[in-house]
Amino acid sequence: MASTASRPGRVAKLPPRERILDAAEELFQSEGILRVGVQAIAERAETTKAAIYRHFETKDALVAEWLRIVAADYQAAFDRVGTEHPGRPREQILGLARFIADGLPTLSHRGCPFINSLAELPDRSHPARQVIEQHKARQTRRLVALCAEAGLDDPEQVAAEITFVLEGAQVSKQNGSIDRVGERMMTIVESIVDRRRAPGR
Amino acid sequence: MASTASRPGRVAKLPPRERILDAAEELFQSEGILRVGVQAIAERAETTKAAIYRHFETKDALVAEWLRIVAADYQAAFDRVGTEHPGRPREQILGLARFIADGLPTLSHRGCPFINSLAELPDRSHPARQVIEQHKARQTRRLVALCAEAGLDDPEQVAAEITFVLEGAQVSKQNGSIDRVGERMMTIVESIVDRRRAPGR
DNA sequence: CTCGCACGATACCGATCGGTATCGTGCGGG
DNA sequence: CCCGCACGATACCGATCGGTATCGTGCGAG
Repeated sequence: MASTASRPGRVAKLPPRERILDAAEELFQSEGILRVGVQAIAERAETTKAAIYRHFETKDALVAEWLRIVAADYQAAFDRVGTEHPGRPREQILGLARFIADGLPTLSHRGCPFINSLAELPDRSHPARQVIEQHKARQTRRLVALCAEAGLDDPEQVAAEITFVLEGAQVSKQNGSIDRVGERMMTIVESIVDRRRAPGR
Repeated sequence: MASTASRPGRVAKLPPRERILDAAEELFQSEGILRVGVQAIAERAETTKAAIYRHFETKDALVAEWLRIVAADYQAAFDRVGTEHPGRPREQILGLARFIADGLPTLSHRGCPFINSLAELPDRSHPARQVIEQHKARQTRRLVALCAEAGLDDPEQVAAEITFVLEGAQVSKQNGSIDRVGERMMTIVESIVDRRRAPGR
């Protein structure tokens, strides 16, 4: 037993790169990108700055990699609702909304990583910006396709409306100005998706 | 001529405190709070760090004061649409939406100051956080009152929906995933405000 | 006229930032 | 068996951070 596992001191310790990404995830999400130093990440990952710079060229590259993972998780959730409700675009849209609504309590007082990162990284040349913009663009494309498939007329407009509601709900959750955000958000998305349908076929 | 004006070198120079707040406004909005140092603010305000700390206890206090001004501007706009359309809550809501839609191109690639500041200031004890939360809470209260006055049923829910759309539109404008954001936003708000009305009265 | 004080300039403080260099050590693959 | 290399630890780098202290100067109010 414990043959291949490199003698974990107490619990199985992941390889340094994973630990670094996990630590970065937690710290970036809870305290923000700019307020978290590389040293702090190293300590939480139970490693050192040197090790971090062995795996990532710069801090910016680490930030970009973190967001790439978050984006991949979102896309995976999108895929999952697709396979769970094949051929049922309405349920897929609601599933996506549900996924975000369920995440609201977890994000708690800190909001959506993409929205926050955009605020923290004003310069468009930052590597993480490209990750965010590509993710958002892809998300929009998929949502438009779903709206079209659902027979909603003006799919771009409906997709925009849904996007506004999802993003706005996350922001409102963060600043605490509205109660029962997830519940309200789901109600709105349901009403949008059930509202209008194109007459033809 | 030029009797009371303290001999302006070229153009009328505002008093230091105003120049500092103007400089902070521009820099915070375009580059973010954390990325802008006090020294940079002093240079753009054509003064020095010492002068800044003569007028503001800390940088955090300056940030809070800046947001207080921005919030006051928003409230003033809210008041203005109220006086422009007295007794016409529907037009007041649309006027508020129009105010935000018109501001979208100005905010350009940087988004709403409140949303961005929330992302940059995670700790709830920060003085600026209270300014933001009070502003948002007041904004929500006024919007709920307007929705009720407009005869819309479930005013809290409708106000929440409008809030989500307004906030989400600003975020989407920032990340560029959706085109014609202002136009789409106005269309949505109009449809919300014209949708349901309470049967009574 | 003169005094006080806000002002602008400058230098400085300790802390922390992102990033690099240099060690010794211990595990895994040839 | 043994060698290479990733690892962890530590010290260090220049730059910049928020904030303070100390000047001289010049304008406005008494």
